[in-house]
Amino acid sequence: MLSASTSNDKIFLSPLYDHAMAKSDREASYHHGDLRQALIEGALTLINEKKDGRTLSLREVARRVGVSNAAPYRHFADKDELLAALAEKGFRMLTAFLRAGVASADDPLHSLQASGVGYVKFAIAHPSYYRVMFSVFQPDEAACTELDEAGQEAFSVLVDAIAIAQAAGKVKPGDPQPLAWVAWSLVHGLAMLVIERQLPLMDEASVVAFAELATQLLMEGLHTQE
Amino acid sequence: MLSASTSNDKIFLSPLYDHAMAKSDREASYHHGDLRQALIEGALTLINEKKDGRTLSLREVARRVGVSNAAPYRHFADKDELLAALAEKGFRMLTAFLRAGVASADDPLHSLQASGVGYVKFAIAHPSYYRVMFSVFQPDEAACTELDEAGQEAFSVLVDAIAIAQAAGKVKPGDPQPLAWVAWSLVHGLAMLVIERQLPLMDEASVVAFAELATQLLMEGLHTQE
DNA sequence: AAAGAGATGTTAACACTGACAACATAAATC
DNA sequence: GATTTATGTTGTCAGTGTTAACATCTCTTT
Repeated sequence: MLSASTSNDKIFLSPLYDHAMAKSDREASYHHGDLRQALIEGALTLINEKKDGRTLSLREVARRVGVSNAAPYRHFADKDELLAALAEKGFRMLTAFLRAGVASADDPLHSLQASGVGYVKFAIAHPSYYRVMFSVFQPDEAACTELDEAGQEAFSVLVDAIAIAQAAGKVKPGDPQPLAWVAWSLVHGLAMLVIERQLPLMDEASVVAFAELATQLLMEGLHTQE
Repeated sequence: MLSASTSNDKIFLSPLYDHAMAKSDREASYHHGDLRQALIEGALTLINEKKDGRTLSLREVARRVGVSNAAPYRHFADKDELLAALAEKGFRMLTAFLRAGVASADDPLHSLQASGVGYVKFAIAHPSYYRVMFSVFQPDEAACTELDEAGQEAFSVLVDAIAIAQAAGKVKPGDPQPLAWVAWSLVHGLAMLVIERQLPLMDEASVVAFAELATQLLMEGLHTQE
């Protein structure tokens, strides 16, 4: 219709095409490169720049990636669904950190402790992921099964570590699940407090040291008489 | 100017006047009753109705209280300042819950444990308060000293309980502050997970029972050999 | 290869929000 | 009583999530 609009469109679309070209080598899902992945990555870098995950705007993500306001809605039903995709990615990474912790020690008790330290390490390495994970993750809503699975997978690492330590006679017997909840509570609370700067721990080293103290204390107990 | 607007204004303002009259018996701070307090209470009830604290809108609070969009800005610099006022109130209540827990037991060790259970009880009794408290509370920003003080006061209850238990030889010696951080991490994480429905605990009784288990485990340790 | 179908992106619009400036009015002070 | 000050209102701006209507690219079908 409008001759001006045609040329304008091409100019407007060119960065998108560039992106598509750059991505198409790996996995071009559709149409203009895989916008879905680009949106997830764009959202992540934006969340990393700003401190607050809730102040992220879909429109800004779209702008950053170089598409229009409404484009994200072809890939995500709403903003929460994009955040859920981020959270899922985060849980997979958390699982890796937990497994790395478990693998870093020889005996079952130290493995359990190291998984807790690994948990905290993940949180301080990727605070923006972490915040999104626990502000969006709602297990009761059966909507996002993939997110649910990713969360369950991470948690199961902790349960398994406890079960193994129990099998070795190093941890009190009984259903490992409640024990895992307790351990999860400890490291989750620690991670949240550190991330939100409510504990006066500045650098990674002191955070890790404190995480080791905390997990150690959970093992031994605050109580005297040992 | 407009005769219609005059009558309209009176009608619009009448609920505000009612509120002022109702409040003026106790402490009428200014002008139309104490709007500041009314806004805080309005915000709180709204936050209790919706699940999400971040989806609270200043305008809706104003509407609920019966004032105009911009009225809250006479009492709070911005939205965060209103939330900070809520958070401060929450920390004062938390302190009361902690003290109640401490006072509910006879020996220092049980007092310490009971303070932790009291912490969780507060969180599940006032989840909306709790969410606001820990999403707004930023100690490094020297802006809101009152909020800071309220948070510090609550934390000191925990530190004192530990110091007392140490003095009685019931808890490992050393600086009580790090130990308090660990205990805080545990109950904070537990509270957050319960509030965000990430633990399958439905009613208050089971939450309290689990809080007792968790605090008990922190006392005794997960370790065998006792 | 032409054509229709479906996926993907764009523009435009709506209702909502936080925040501010300009104006109006009640209360406090002199 | 007049002036100043605190408080509340209207109007406006930029920004947001979301949807509808339209355009364009890709893929399958013939």
